Amino acid sequence: MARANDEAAALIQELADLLSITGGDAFKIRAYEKAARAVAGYPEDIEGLDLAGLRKIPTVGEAIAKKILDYTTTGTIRQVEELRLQIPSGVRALTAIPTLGPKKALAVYEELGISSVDELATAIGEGRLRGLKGFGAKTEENILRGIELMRSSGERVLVDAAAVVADEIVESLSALPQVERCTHAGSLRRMRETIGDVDVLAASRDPHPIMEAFTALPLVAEVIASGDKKTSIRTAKGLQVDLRVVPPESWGAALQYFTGSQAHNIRTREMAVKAGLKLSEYGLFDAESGELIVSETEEEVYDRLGLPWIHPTLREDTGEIEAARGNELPELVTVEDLKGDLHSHTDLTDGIASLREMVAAAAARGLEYYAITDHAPNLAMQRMTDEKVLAQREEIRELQKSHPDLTLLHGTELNIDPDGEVDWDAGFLSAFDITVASIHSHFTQDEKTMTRRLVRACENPHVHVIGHPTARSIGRRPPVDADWDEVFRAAARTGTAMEIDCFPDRLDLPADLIRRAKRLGVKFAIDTDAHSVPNHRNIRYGVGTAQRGWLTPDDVINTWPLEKLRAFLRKT
DNA sequence: GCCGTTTTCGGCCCGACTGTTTTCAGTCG
Repeated sequence: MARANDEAAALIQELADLLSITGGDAFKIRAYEKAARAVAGYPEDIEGLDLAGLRKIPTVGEAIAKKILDYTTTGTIRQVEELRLQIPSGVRALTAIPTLGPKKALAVYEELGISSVDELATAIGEGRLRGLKGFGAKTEENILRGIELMRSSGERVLVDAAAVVADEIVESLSALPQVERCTHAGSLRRMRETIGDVDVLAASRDPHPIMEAFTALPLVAEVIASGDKKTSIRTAKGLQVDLRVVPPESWGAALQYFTGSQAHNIRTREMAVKAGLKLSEYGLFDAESGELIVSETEEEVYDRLGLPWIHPTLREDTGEIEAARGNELPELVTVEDLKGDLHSHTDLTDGIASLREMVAAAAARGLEYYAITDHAPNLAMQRMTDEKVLAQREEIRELQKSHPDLTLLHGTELNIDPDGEVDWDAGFLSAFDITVASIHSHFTQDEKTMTRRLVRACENPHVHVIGHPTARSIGRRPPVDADWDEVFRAAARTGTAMEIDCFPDRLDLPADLIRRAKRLGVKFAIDTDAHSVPNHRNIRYGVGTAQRGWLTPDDVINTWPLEKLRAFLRKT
């Protein structure tokens, strides 16, 4: 399912990496990096575009357009192939070691012929780096630690794991008398699906005691770096947390800066420079006089750059700056917009809470409608039967009487079998208020078969929502292989919604596919897929993912009033 | 390599921390 855009972007990024190792012009390297992002984020398929078409991609000029054309005609880029002969792939891999960048990677390769992480570890053990210029005892130690970290737990964590750590730290620090404001920033504020490290920001005039309290927190396993402006620690689970303390008057500029993304910040700082200004985490300044212009709120910073405030989930330099300039930013869907949840389970199948408890949790969320969708019989391990599901329907009708403000919908989560068929016949299915159909097995079918399977499910008049469409499990199972544009066109044509499943290890559809689907006219359902009462709290992660996919309330069927939703479910 | 409400040439985001090179390069975000 890798699009030509993604493959071309990867090659251009590799070109940038290789040039940074061989010591190419830093600005040229940045130009490649920018172009790689632009190509990956370009809505149109680059396959079949000619030179003029390719140059329409922002930051792609004559030279890079030719390289992309090289890729679309030959499958590779000649310069990349040439550089690969010069720099073994293992040398590029060395730069993945924390504290080891392109310069040090080249040094160990040229001086010692080291071209893999394993070789580097061995060489340090044998003392072969001693005497190498720029490599002291501390550097050796840091590289060894970096390698160890990379091999063990140096991976990114799921968004909920990071949120738990961030919440704990923000709560502890906020209690300090020196702290005026404190919150998390970084990729967590942008709601990325995985988090590399947690960024916490505090406002204070007296940073020293805050840094001391931070490094003394029980969750701290190691202090990586420590100053009065910035301190970094690692938790026992290997998650890095950076704390930045800024003066209170710098709060807005600092929050803007530490929220990122880096690519977004580069764009905003470029805009500042062009306007004769200088933007840093301390504020927006006049470039000439150095006079402070604004810094207290994010809104002021964006406003002075000529932009409306941009929601953190959009700040990836994937078109939000252009949209902001044209006043075309989407009014993003929020948790408060949701009127219902269309996918949940009880202990009748694999949930761990009773129907009564799950409905109470939905009522506590202030929802107006709530669908119970336990698994259907073909997922044999769940032991669902016709009798059980019909008894549940009666139970729901009874329970409805004690919930006048919450309309209960009786649904089911069907299994999309390898051919695209689902459980039960049309007559039985038509008695449900709503059905969610999902892939639970045969994940490795080839793209063509999988596409046909999903399209067929969409074409079923009794299937309303495709549940966790890619069936991925972040860090464990890859997404299924399908021609997603074809699936999305079928969903749009048939009036079948695509789910955004809120489980932190699913977040499925992922944000990039949400954006593609939206462009093709698809509607979405943001569902918890809750199997327990606490699972209801996952809603924030699904909404964050929907926001990253640029969705508005109108795109999401469970923000709609119940009557409008019912009309959609008729699939006429 | 890209780009232009001063520019087709001369800029290109900005700052913190570490380690080592006695004045700064490398790395990171």
